[in-house]
Amino acid sequence: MPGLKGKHRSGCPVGAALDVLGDRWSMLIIRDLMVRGYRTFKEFQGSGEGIATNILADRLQRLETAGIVSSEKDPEDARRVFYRLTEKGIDLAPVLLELLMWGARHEAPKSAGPVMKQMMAMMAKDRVGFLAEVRKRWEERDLTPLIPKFGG
Amino acid sequence: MPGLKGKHRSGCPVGAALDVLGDRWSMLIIRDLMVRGYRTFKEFQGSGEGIATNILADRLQRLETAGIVSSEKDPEDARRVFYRLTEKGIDLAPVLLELLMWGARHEAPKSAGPVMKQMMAMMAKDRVGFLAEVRKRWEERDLTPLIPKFGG
DNA sequence: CCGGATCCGTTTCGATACTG
DNA sequence: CAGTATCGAAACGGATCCGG
Repeated sequence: MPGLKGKHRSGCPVGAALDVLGDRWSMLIIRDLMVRGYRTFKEFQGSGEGIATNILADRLQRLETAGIVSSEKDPEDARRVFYRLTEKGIDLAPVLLELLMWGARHEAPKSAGPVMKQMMAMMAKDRVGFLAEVRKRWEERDLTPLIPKFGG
Repeated sequence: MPGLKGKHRSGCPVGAALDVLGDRWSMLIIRDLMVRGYRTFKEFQGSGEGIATNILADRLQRLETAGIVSSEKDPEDARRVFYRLTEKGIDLAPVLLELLMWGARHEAPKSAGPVMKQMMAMMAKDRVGFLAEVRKRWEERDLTPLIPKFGG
């Protein structure tokens, strides 16, 4: 069973946060849950250009243990599991937002399509409103992708 | 020579950002540079409760390759090297800030001393001003720790 | 001394095959 | 569909060594 160990505990909140989020996949799963409306194992699998199934299973479990994600079985189909962000998880929205904006500005400026650019402008102009919308979506269990909703 | 490989490039800026930052140590080094005023190999070493020297060397090089950190030799002491955030690196301030606030709220609420609490309140109340102060410190090459400066 | 590089045992990752 | 099991390949951490 793979899994990272908590190590540095230097008392700094950043270190504590990175104990859970400081790896290649966790934030991508959170992004899928938060802005793409994904909720099943299968959906995550086809998302970030292929995470291995064992790693995905491990990360979901770690995130659940950390209280960032919750899971429940589909009442209509016993073999299906729905994942969802907890309150603690949706509170990561500002982190994800800033990471997205930094990445868009410095790491992938040319790959940003018009929809992404529009969203970027939206976020820069009305940060608070945007975050409020993300949370509202979460409260209402709205599973439509966030970007089309904003891109119009 | 250890080193992570860029892998997922799913076109999403978050994925691109995590190609560089999605590991256990990079953001901690950036925190040390940004808010603690650290600038030498030795200082980083004694910081996050012990990163191995080979890993530290590798991460510094990766961050430099990514354009987040720059290095220059101490003109007065040839064996010493000073590291510093680039413009791209200081642009990570909002990400680090949000990570810090999330961690303080959800992961290490009890370990937050009065100074940290004061800083949290300050950041929550005047986010823009706080970020401006961080950037100003960077522009002026101010190496005093950020927290005492704010804690008063 | 300082900033690394090298070596080595251990842990984690990633790909794929497989199961309930 | 949602995970386990397996296994070779990386990456990690610790210790040590080395050039300046």
